[in-house]
Amino acid sequence: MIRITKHTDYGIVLLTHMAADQERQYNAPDLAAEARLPLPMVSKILKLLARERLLLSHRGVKGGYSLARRPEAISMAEIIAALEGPIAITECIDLSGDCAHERICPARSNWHVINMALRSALEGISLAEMIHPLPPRLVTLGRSAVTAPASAHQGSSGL
Amino acid sequence: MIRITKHTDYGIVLLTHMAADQERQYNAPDLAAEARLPLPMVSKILKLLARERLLLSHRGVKGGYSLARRPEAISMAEIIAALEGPIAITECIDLSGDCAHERICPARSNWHVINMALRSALEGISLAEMIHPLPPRLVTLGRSAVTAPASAHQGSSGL
DNA sequence: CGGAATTAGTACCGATACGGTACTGTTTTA
DNA sequence: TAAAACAGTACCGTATCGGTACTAATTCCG
Repeated sequence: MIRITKHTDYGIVLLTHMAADQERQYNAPDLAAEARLPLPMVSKILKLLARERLLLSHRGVKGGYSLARRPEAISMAEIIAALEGPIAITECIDLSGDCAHERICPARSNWHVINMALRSALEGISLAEMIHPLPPRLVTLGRSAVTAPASAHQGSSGL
Repeated sequence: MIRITKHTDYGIVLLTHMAADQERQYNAPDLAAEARLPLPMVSKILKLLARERLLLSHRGVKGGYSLARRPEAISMAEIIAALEGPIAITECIDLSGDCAHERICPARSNWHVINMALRSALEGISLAEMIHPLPPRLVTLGRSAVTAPASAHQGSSGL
């Protein structure tokens, strides 16, 4: 199981919610109530997203948050990067040089192969698509071509 | 930062190491020494990989582990799935039904869009490619086509 | 002009689970 | 039969995540 923090989980939920009515300005208490998420968390996350320029904030009595861009122009990669930092799957990436294994470990120097693939995948999904999933898409990576079946809309279960 | 456990990190390091000499039978102490990883961890991880049929184990004095398949036939998706369970990015996937937000949350029902994309990306990378990265590849996801630059072999830094 | 509503920032705490270790059992070779 | 290696399980300390509280700054409106 690949893990992201709950902040990111909640963040995507909130952004998806906001994408439904793009023009509306949402304040933290209302959003928390509508998404059934704890207010303090929602507040914290919205602040982060605003700081990262994914949301516009308006202070004052009639203040609130609104999407900074159209949902089609916001990728999952951006959202995750905003809430968790650079998209990389392990730690030996950002601190280049202090990894004691770098010399002898053939894998370490190729971690970015995986990271690139993940980032590309996440860049290919827009916030808009989280509301209206696209029909089956052709995924071409490396040598193999994999057809990802259409999203089932409800039939979650495991994968 | 998307996180995997260190078990998985180490596991990929070890498998990459073993892929270098595919026929050789490695025992845990030697592998630990060569990869400069703590023996107890290595031991634990190898056991897991053997149980998941990615490695063949041979007991006894001259025992050890060897790859169960050719490195080209082992995908990153399999490795990660073996060490961390099903590849999914959040928890509300495997326990279908007990998520209180499922009804009202438009994002939750579409998480698998992301999970599919990640899994496809990881399925497209073989263990062999971790040693000899492929030239630039065309990644096609959704509407956008992103060309992933060739791996830099050493110039890690962040992404 | 002042009070209320809302965002902005920071500091703090508890619990989960990850990372790591130890111990015992089983199998095989010499 | 003894040694070497894999197999399984149980255990613990601690880092980090999840969550809360408090204060400051900003804007609207009566």
